[in-house]
Amino acid sequence: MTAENRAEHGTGHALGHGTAVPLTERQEARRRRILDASTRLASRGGFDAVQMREVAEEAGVALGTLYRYFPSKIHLLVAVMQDQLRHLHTTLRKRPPAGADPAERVAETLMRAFRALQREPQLADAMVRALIFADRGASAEVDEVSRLTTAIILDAMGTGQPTPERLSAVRVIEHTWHSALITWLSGRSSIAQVKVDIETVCRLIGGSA
Amino acid sequence: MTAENRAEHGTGHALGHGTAVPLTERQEARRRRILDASTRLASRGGFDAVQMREVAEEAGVALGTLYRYFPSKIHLLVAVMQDQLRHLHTTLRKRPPAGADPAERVAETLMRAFRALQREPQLADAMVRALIFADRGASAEVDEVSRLTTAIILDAMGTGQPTPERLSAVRVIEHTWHSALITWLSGRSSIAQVKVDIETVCRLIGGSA
DNA sequence: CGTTAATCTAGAACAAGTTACAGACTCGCC
DNA sequence: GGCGAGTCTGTAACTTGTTCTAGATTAACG
Repeated sequence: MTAENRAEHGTGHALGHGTAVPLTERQEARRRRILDASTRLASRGGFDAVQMREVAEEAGVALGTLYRYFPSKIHLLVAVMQDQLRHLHTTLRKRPPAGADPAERVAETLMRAFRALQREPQLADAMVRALIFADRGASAEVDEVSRLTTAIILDAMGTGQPTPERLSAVRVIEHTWHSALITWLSGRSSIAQVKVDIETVCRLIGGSA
Repeated sequence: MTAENRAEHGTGHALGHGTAVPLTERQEARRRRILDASTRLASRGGFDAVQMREVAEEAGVALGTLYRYFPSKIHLLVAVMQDQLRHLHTTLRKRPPAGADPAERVAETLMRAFRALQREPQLADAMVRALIFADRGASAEVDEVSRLTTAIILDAMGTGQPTPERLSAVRVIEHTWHSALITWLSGRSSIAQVKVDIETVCRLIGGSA
């Protein structure tokens, strides 16, 4: 293993997961093309439209290569979500929420994220469905998403070192956030209802913790 | 359409959904055999082990028949969940939670349900994954599950006519419940952590609503 | 009973995720 | 420049959810 990369498993599989495997420039480019192709396809037709063969073709890589970079469709879409969350996080850092108390700021932040998702409902569908459907095999990647989400919420709270209490609160907020998104995506609750749910959890939880 | 039933669609498809289509005794039996076979398979290997061909074989029906009764694997597993929830509900009615205030009783109820799921983690996996992965095509069936869950929680609260406030609270509790289960099932949080999450949401939400 | 519409069965066929493999290619190194 | 390890490509095969079809079976009704 001296060429384009050194994988972390003896099997010679799995690229770019875990910790900082240095990627060639061409590999970095491939990875990006794959993520972009997935995002494009997801934006059009949601979860079902992200078909591995199509992703591979659009990205200009062989199917086997796609699977080397992302060992399953779930991994792929979770990676897309990480991508989007990182965008969101930097955007939010530039224009932080302006609410008076932490609960308001968190609610505002989540509603901003929600509006972004509403602009790309199909993409949201693909990402969120992948996220929650992920099984143990993708837990590391999903954990990263969770870390990013937590960071965003804590940033919005803006109260410095979080207490254990606060961390519990953030967990509940995240649970509500994900589950509310699901009900919206599957057409079982309205945008207004999601808004209410988010505001409810932020008010009640954020207020007391 | 005069034989074993009269379906509700012109296509002659979809059996036993929507409103009270009277089923023959043999049809009722088939339906039950299918649900039982699914439950058995799910208990063994979780979501992935519920394979439509196997379900059909174990239940002694043809594959096409299985699909007539349950138009997708998701529908099937959501029906299994309805089944289990109905069991749980009647069990709970017999031995209602004993906590002093509503929040405690809800937490106790959910923890009891959680312990039941821990006894059959694979079955839990199958049911919960199906539930959250369900798309618009199964929203009616998922709504029924939601109705059942809400009823169980409201029963545990035991405070008669729920106020709109209280209903919002129950929504947040349900969101947290589902999402916490997911994190547990996918190995991203411990049993203890789920317990904390449930208690947190019940305390904070149940207390103030 | 016989008719008839609907259901059920058995099995093939199709779709999309995943795996496997042989050969071409690339990179770092001598 | 050539070597060797590791990649990438193209393609076929396999798996499992889903659909389709032709024929056997069943149930209600006269």
